[in-house]
Amino acid sequence: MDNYNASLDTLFHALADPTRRAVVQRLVKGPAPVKELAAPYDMALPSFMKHISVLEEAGLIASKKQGRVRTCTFNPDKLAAAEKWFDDQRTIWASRFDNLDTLLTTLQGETDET
Amino acid sequence: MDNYNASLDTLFHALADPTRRAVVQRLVKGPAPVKELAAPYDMALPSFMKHISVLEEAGLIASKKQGRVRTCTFNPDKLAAAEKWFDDQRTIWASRFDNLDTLLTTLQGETDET
DNA sequence: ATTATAGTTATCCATATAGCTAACTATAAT
DNA sequence: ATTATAGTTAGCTATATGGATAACTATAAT
Repeated sequence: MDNYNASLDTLFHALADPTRRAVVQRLVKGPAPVKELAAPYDMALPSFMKHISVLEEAGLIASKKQGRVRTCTFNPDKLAAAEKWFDDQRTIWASRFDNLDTLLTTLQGETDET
Repeated sequence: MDNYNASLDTLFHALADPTRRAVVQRLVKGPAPVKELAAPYDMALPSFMKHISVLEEAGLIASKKQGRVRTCTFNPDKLAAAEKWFDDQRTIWASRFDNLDTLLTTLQGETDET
């Protein structure tokens, strides 16, 4: 449970950056070496590598070095964990009206709007 | 497009904190005043209010002050935006094998594993 | 044997984040 | 009229983050 929450922390944090989301978006199409992943960005390699590390620590990608090139691959498992969180919220949100009191309160609130 | 990305930045950033996720989780069940939302947390009110602001700026919740109490409500639209991003990635991931070259490359990679 | 390539390590910097306290405002409640 | 409640505003602090450069290692390539 704690681990579940902690991993959502690092997972969402990893996704809260446009470079990192773009890297995921690229890797979803297939593996690629760091050099190729870095190419589109106007950023020093060590800076870029930090993004790779963040993604890897979040479990969104894996990487493996062969010779002098490190190849990165997408890992779908963690994305599923994030999606589950959204599903859970949507489910609860959708079940709001199961309770009549809630319904009345909500309608009250909504008719109060301008 | 840029706005779309920027809003994903703030959206995921907002969700990358356990307190904020818990607040969303609470509001999904129905509206609540700040005081009530803050109660479970061992945190000064101004600190807690920052979380509320982050959530509101991300568009995940809305709030309205009546008298001296500010009531917060969940806003489902943004969660949908985040889910769309996940759906998009999953779709591309699932279509990996449409291309035979990709398939062969991938199988090659997979048999290389220990 | 040299040189170029692909990362890595170490250090540094500016800004953002998450928390705090103290003092304040405005609205109930007594 | 007082007092308590619910937020708000205004600083302050420690740590994390996203970026940079410089110097290094290890592996191709020539």
